[in-house]
Amino acid sequence: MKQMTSHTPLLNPVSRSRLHDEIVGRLQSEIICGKLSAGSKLPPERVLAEGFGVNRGTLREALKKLEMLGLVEIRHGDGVYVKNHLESGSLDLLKSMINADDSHAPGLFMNLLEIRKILVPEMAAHAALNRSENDLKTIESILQSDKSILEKDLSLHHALALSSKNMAYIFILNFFNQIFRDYGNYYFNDDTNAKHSAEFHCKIYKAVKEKNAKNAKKIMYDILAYTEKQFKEGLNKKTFTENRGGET
Amino acid sequence: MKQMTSHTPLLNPVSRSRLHDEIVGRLQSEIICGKLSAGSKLPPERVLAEGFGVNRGTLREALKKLEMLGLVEIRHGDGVYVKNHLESGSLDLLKSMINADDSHAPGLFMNLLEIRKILVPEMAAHAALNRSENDLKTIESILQSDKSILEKDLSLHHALALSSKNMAYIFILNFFNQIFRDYGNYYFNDDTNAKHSAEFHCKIYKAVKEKNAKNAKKIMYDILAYTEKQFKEGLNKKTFTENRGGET
DNA sequence: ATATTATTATTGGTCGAACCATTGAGCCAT
DNA sequence: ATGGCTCAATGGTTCGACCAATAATAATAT
Repeated sequence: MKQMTSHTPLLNPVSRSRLHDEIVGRLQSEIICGKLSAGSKLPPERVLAEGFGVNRGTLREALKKLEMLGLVEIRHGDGVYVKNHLESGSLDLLKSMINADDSHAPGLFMNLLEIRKILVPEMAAHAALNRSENDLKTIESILQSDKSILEKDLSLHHALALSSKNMAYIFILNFFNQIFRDYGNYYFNDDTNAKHSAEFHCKIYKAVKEKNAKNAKKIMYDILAYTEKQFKEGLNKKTFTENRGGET
Repeated sequence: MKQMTSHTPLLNPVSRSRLHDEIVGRLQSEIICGKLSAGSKLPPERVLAEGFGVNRGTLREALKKLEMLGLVEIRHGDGVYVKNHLESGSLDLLKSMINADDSHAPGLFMNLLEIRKILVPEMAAHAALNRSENDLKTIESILQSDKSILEKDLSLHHALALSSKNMAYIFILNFFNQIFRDYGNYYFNDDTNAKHSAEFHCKIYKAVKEKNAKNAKKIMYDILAYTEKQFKEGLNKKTFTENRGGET
């Protein structure tokens, strides 16, 4: 295995979209904005493919992804139907929406922070209670590693999720981390924020070590509330999507 | 839109899987159980396709889904790599695991209930605060409809998510509902449970109507705690997967 | 007339064989 | 070592065909 991108991802990921992902993006937009109304039937695959100027196989891969996002329902022998994304959209759709729609991204992002503030402190409490000795060692090695503060933070959260012994926490936290890996540098570039988080890392480690669930929960809540506040203020100063990825 | 399956002879859903979904299931199992270790490289698509005895296009659709579940990473010109599902698995993977692995399903299900108990009461509080007059009317019409108690319950939760005005709640709740639509009948077949939920519906409606966030939160928590308790007891008596779907 | 059963057209699912685009490894000249 | 070249391996896309399920229609039996 390669080390790959040990510190700094640096420059923009430069979305070199695969063709079918391009299709997904377009249909997704039209479904969410309502141009393709819920319940309506899409044209046959063959027609759609011709319309987009792509092969049917490619078009099918796009439809498959839309189906997984909960945006369409594919019925063999019948057709493809648009679903109400508010009723059947998956969590991954939220990520797509944040990355696709710049105007709504800040609001959606704050929505996420709010939920994280509810869920993750509770996860920390469970982690403190259920952690094994091995879990503790893992956390220790993460904090002593030479990874960037962002990567440390993401790894720490992951380790806490593992410690909670609740698979649902693990998978939901994976989702959070996917988002914050994109936007975290914006936060950690501020030295004050980085300092706060470094202190947080020490304190939460101590609480988990002592199996003090109540403290772990409060410590986690405090840092998340602080983070939320910082993002809230920051989003007023700059446009949102400028802050993805880069550092320096 | 059709009514579809209103009464239903209710035999086993008989998974008439599409072929590529069959492939997904097999590879998913091998990745999660560890036969395909994280970081390892899968055989080329052409070889895999031959191995499974399917066309390459079909195999590709399966890989695409595995990629979306966070189980593999596909690199153009390089190959397909197995990822650590604990680090990158999506929430949808949890659903797949519950439906696929009977032995672990009960534990995973209880994991979900635990998180729901944290999140949904808070959602109810936000719903009470942020609901519009239209939201209230929607809830009213749901409760006065002639749908089954299960469908009422799912719709009510969805309406509360909409009322919260937080997209993250909406999409996470969609996930919960997908799961509970499969297992809910087991719960509502018990008259005592159904009665409890009917009372809950009235009480939560009243709290939301009065914009009483604190009450809404408590009412929601109580019913979820009760539900969790019932499932916990029920799972000891019967095997888990027997209880999907049926309604008699 | 009504209900049931065949038939057919439509549409998604699968197949096979090509060719294009990207990556990584090896080689070579600098 | 470094940079650039070739080349094989591999994922991405295309074309064209056929299979399988569904819904609408026609034919038949009652």
